Amino acid sequence: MEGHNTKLSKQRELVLQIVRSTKMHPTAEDVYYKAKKTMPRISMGTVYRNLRLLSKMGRIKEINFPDSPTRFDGDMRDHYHIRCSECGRIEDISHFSPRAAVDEIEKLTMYQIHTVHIKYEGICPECQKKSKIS
Amino acid sequence: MEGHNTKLSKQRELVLQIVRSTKMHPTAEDVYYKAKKTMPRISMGTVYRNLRLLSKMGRIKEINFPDSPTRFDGDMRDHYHIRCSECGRIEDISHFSPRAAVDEIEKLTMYQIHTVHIKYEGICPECQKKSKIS
DNA sequence: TTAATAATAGGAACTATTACTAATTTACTC
DNA sequence: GAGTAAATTAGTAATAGTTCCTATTATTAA
Ligand SMILES: [Mn+2]
Ligand SMILES: [Mn+2]
Ligand SMILES: [Zn+2]
Ligand SMILES: [Zn+2]
Repeated sequence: MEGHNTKLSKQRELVLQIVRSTKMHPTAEDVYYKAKKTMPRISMGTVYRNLRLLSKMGRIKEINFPDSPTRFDGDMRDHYHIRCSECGRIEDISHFSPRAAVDEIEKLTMYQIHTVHIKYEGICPECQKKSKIS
Repeated sequence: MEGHNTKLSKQRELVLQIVRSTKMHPTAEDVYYKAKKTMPRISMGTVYRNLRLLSKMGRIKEINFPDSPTRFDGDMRDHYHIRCSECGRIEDISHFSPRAAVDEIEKLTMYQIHTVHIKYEGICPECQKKSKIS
């Protein structure tokens, strides 16, 4: 009913609901401890598996900053994130385009921005050829 | 002579030279195996320690893409990176500003871009207050 | 040279995450 | 509701990447 070979377990529902119901961008560990309040016997493995699955299903998003565990976001609207390098909090930047200048973001968020990470991912010309052949 | 409390060891020099002398954006493991050819007794710990140190000293840069080990870049000129999601290679995008549009990059690199990561890091208003006090 | 201190090799420890497996749960079908 | 196959689970072991620890060695300044 959800996707292809996915049965809807209580655990999966709970994990989704937890990630959706917060703006804190929780880690897997955060989700685990919240889930335990409702389902004391839920396991870490289950939390990780469902987070990964929900992410592949496009129901939640993963947020990766260097040197810190992956965080999850139940807000699927198009937005970017800003992290405080002191306290580690992650906040939303609503609907910002790649063109946005750093000083505009500083004004909006009141952050003192010192680092901008921009990364592109795609298929290289060589791999494009390969997939045409196969 | 280098930084604050840094003595210039043979190992440190070698690690720096290896990272500087390639455009492959090597992992710590890559650097380790290259280093072993010159210094067969060098240890992983030494490689990691020096990569971290050189990075803090501003002599090399770290590149973090999700789900893959950290890579290092001896090219300190301002530039971004693009990764192929098929083969994992990382290439330079010479001197590109954040304003650059994706289709411009596609034309330049011949990649089929499907993901853009933009991340900002800075100090949040709360932490700015804290550091004023202390 | 010597003394002080930083760096090293080697290995243990750590952290986040994934993999394994027997038991359980879910979704179908009757 | 019972029967069945497949997916999911809890619990635990394993993994990868990286950092930490400690006794020994190298570097630097005097
Ligand atoms: Mn968000
Ligand atoms: Mn580069
Ligand atoms: Zn902060
Ligand atoms: Zn490729």
